[in-house]
Amino acid sequence: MPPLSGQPIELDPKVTPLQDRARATYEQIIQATGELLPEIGIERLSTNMIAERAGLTPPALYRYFPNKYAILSEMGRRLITAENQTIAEWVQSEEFAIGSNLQAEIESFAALLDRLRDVVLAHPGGAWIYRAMSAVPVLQEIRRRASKDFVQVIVDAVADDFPKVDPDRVRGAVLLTAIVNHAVTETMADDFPTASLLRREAAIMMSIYYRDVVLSRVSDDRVKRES
Amino acid sequence: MPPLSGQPIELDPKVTPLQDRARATYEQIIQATGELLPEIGIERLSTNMIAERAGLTPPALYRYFPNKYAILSEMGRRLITAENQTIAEWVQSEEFAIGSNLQAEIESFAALLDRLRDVVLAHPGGAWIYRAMSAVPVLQEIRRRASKDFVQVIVDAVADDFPKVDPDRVRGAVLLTAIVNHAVTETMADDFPTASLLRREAAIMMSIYYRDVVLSRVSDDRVKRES
DNA sequence: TGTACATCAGTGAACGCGCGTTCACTGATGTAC
DNA sequence: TGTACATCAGTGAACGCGCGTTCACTGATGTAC
Repeated sequence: MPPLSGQPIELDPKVTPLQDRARATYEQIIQATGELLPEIGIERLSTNMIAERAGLTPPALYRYFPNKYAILSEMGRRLITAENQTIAEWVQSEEFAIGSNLQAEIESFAALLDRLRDVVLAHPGGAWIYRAMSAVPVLQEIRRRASKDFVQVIVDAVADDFPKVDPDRVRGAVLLTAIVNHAVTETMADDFPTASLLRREAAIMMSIYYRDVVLSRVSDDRVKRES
Repeated sequence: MPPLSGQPIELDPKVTPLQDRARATYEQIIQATGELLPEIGIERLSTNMIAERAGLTPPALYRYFPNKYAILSEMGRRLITAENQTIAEWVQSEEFAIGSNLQAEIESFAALLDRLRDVVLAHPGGAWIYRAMSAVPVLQEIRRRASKDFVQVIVDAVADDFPKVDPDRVRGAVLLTAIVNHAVTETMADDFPTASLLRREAAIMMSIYYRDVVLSRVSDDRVKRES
């Protein structure tokens, strides 16, 4: 048992695998964890189970990871990195041209959502990694730190493109769209029947919203009303 | 141990408390679970711990609940019911008057978000109940079932008010706003610094989006473009 | 190309611990007369 | 209002089990000459 209400839980891998066989083992552990998450949840997940599913004995797992949180950390870091990269590429691309053709913008947002869903599905465990991270206090920290820095990068990028927009609105807008993107992607990743409907509406919502933000329409309204 | 990869997990309470003392105990169990969730997560949560925190011995807990999932079920049902009622009241009230004054609409959405956040905070465990439910496969079912019926009710209500809007759009819009409302409420419930910023932007986003839906603006655009 | 050796990778067996759960019980509350 | 009894509520003690984790080990891989 790790310290119960006790001290810090190590979240980093122990040994980095050097040989091919070891690298394969490392990935099998992650793969096995990804398979077990949707089946039983983080909650019943145990290192013994993971080892068994991965075709290993428990001590082999302990060679690389100090505990199951470290495995989930690694999976979380990979997924977050991949998602952030997808979003960063999208923002930098010509696709992100707010203020041009509304239909094109909607398509662009829809494409982003598709790519994000693909990224999630490409990782063992998919959306369950996020669920695990958000339900375990120790792991929440990881996500919070990663997303904080990234939000700032996007805020700066958008503020750069639209210097006249109130910085608070930019910040709020980026935070909000991060949340919406994430929630919609998660739903799309395991609710296939409604995925395309949702994708379309979400793309519309974000497009017309961003149009409002960059044109400062609502802000103007408020200023007018308040003066 | 409950059946491991084995058979059904009972989710209903066992005995309903009859005397005052028993009702108090029942609530203490829920209160204790609510306190422990943010501290250690579902994951490390155990019936022994809950009993201890509630000032009981484990067998007392087993008198009312067959396992910890049943406790979380009960907490989840309560929270979902309260949230749905809040939303239902809001939809039925005069506040939900799409198409009138945009500023008033924004205020209305913001007020809804505030009320939802208050509902979450008023329940022991708050947003952690949702996190627990979404991370444990057995509990996901509860939420899915409850939200499915409720979404249908709202879809019907909106479709009634705006009979000319494409039913698919209405359905998509309601699903999407349910997701957004939920995600934003959850963030507001434990990220106080950005809560007001987020609330405002989310209210703006949903207002201008609903305006688009009921006026079928984007749909019209598409029809025009395609013809 | 072949052998000797060093390092890396994984195993078998074992441990102590907290968890879930049950049972026969004691004590508290309510009710009938 | 008081006592006797039935039912409800909670306890103490105990159990078997899987979990997390460690250790000394065997086997696999790579490297030097």
